[in-house]
Amino acid sequence: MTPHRTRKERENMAADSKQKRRTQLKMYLENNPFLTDEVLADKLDVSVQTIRLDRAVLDIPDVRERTRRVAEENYSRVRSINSGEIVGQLLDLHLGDTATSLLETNGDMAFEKTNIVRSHFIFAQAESLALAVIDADVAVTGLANIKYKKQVKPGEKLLAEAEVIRRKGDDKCVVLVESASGGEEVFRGKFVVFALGSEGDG
Amino acid sequence: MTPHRTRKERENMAADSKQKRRTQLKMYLENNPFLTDEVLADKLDVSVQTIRLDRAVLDIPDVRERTRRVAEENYSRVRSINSGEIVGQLLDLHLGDTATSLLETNGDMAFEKTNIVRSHFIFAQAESLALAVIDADVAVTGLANIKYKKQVKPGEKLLAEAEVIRRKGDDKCVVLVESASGGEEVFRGKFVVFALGSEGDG
DNA sequence: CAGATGTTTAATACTAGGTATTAATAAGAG
DNA sequence: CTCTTATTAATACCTAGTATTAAACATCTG
Repeated sequence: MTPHRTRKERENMAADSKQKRRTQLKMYLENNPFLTDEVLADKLDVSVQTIRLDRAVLDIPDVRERTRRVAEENYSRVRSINSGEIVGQLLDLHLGDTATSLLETNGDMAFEKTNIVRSHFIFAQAESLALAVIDADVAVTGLANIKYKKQVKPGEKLLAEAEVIRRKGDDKCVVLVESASGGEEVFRGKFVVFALGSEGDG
Repeated sequence: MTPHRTRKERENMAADSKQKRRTQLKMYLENNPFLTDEVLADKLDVSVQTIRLDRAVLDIPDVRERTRRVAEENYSRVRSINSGEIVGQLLDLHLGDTATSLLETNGDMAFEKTNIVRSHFIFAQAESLALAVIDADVAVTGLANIKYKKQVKPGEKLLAEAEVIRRKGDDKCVVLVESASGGEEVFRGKFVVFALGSEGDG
């Protein structure tokens, strides 16, 4: 906290302090990429120049660049999985019958270790499509029975095809969804989907 | 394109040009919030000062503030479903046996129309937990059999509990996951999970 | 102890992408 | 011709930096 130190104190610290500080710096920025050099300098109790030097060595861009990256990376992504109701791009839709969507996978969707696309993205595409094909204002999934048949690598384009295979009464459907990459089936799922009226029941 | 105009041309334009330009300005920024004043000035064929004046009137912040907002709004959101390997917060983990995680739902996870949390978030939490509980470096889902029992509204906190209920050989497990909100079960799923060795098979 | 080296800090000039203010200019309306 | 509105220009200032040079401090070695 205090920036005033005796010579003894400085001597003891100086040796490993640099590496420790840089490790800490990286940790701080991983948790919060929006910290400015000034704030970091304060947290790590060194001058702003030292922080800049550390960043240069560690090849960490400045706060505006970091912010820009976070913003740009997430801008399209969030729109697809989070904000958009459909995961992937809807290519074809015959309400109450069939629908098709395309999802372009990328490295952000994969596990870091294995570079295999995380299966809930594949699931999300299929489920979204199953809900979209239903001819109802609002629909929710009740049951699903799914199988991942083949691993997907980032960059593969997943073509999902949904088909309503059974109707049970007015509000209940069974939708089959098959996703393929390069002609090969990677996923198959059966979704029991409920169309919702004005009542909030599912 | 050309910045040179006759007096006649300017006369004709002057009247409504301002409102049209401001409408256009808003459109440009809705499609791409990362445009600087200079770029906008170029696109709209006016000076940078005019753009700044327009922004001031329309109460539109500068590019850095816009970028910062996009970044901050999406940061936590994306981290939960996209970047983190676990969806939700891991509360408890006994490798190969049981695990627990908590997911705080919010409006961004819900359908706009119905304000019901989109089920693939619930699925993602459960699947992530099923993979986390496996005592292996890498695991992938093969099959899943799931049921959504109750709709979830934004703000509800989902407590997911995973339990390894069967082991088949060295690399195959069945994991049961139950998610509850306020003590009431909202989801139940059985996942067949494969532990992966150095081979990329699943 | 001096000198070499490594680490940290300071100082300075420069940048992008602005804000805020004042003033000049253009063009139509009365 | 004057008043008003719209636009542009000019100027001083801001944040959060980059890039560079120099100085101060720390630590080790001979």
